[in-house]
Amino acid sequence: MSDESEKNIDIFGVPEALLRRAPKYYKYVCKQTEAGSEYISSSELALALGLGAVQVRKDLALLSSVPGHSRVGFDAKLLKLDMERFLGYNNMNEAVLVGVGNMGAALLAHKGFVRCGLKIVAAFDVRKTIQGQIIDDKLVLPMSKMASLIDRLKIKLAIIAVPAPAAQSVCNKLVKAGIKGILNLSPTHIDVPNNVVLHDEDIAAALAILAQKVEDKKES
Amino acid sequence: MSDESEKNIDIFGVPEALLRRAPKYYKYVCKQTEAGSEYISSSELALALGLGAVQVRKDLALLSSVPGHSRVGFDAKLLKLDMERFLGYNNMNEAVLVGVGNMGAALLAHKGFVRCGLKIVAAFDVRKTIQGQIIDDKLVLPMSKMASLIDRLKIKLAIIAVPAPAAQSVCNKLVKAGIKGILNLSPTHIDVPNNVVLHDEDIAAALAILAQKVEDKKES
DNA sequence: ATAAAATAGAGAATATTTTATCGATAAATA
DNA sequence: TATTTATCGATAAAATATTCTCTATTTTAT
Repeated sequence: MSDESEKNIDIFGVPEALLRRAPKYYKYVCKQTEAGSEYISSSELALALGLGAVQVRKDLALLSSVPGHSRVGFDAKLLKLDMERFLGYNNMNEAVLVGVGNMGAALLAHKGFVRCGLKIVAAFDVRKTIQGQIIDDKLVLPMSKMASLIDRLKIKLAIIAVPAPAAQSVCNKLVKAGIKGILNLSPTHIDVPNNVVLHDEDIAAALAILAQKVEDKKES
Repeated sequence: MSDESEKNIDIFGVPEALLRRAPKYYKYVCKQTEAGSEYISSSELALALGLGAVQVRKDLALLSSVPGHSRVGFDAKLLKLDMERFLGYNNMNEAVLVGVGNMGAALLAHKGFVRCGLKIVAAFDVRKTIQGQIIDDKLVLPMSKMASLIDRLKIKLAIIAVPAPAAQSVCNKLVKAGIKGILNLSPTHIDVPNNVVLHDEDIAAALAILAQKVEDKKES
């Protein structure tokens, strides 16, 4: 019995690799539903994303709440909903942003967050010149307001978009204030305690790896 | 004999997972060398990045050109150089940027590229209002100049930072002009031919996954 | 109706990645 | 100098993830 129930509930056992593929599946499904497709087959997805058809089928088996129809594929709208559920785009999550430089300002104006169930509720910066400015309906606040706001609104997520030298100290303040998940966009290593999840996003590093893959491809 | 030589040369067989960890190793090593450390051990790296020590040793074995010293670790400066070589930060690569909105402008001003051996040599935008502006020493050009510039300078890499509806058409133009690697920052799926490498970078999606991990952690 | 084609799904076989265990080595310490 | 300790590197084992193969289903065409 325990085996059976585990098989259905199985909230764990989600392959890390699938978490990386899922947003791409989702974007493709969005595009196709917007274009009017009613059904999407695993082979179509595989072809579009350059993956093996079997792998896509396996992923969809984990993702989807209903089986696909033989010879037709999966109901596109339903699949989209399942992916949103799987990726947690339904749960509304609030985050704060620290560092309203070029990158930070770009994120404040970024429209992509809402689709993922995310909302940046406040932005902070040390520079007095930018404090008080309103960017995309969000007021830029001084750092002194940060801890109390995070605590009061029970925010768990933060984005660090400050210059490298300031990143660690900002991180420490965030952790102290109760932040549990940090997206680090500064191009430096930062230390976090074990109970905090850290994700580094480094666009330059990503482009460098891409460059290498292009090189490698030439040789093959 | 073929086995032996393959083992040494082995330019392939680089685990994809290592490519994701390597930039983090590199950033940590940078930070420590700047702080004055002469040696870095695999256990130190493991602790700092929250990885298993054995895995780090395996990674370093692939990364490093020299063996580490027993009881001391690896020469920090040398390790840094090896990582730069491994990640291709030595090869200078040029890229173009399309879309000088908030995000595009942030990238033009971004200082992190040089360290990775990258240089954005030109930026393009459809909007006349921004054409001719100089951002961080780079002139924003009209789209009509794009193809010829890419061809003339033999650029192979491009960053797409345009709104979602424009992404696919920009992509097609880039591919036609000879681009072989595309970093897509627009929050939509784009199709590329088989001979072009595509990497999607979606900050919102990354934050959403982070949010889920924070949730999961609470339960455990 | 029947055959053919395309697709889903399940289980086995591979390949990859991670983790565990061992002995060897060199620095630190008593 | 002997002992302890921290580290490396290699091999083996385990866990994960991917790919292969086969069967069943359902639509389309004959």
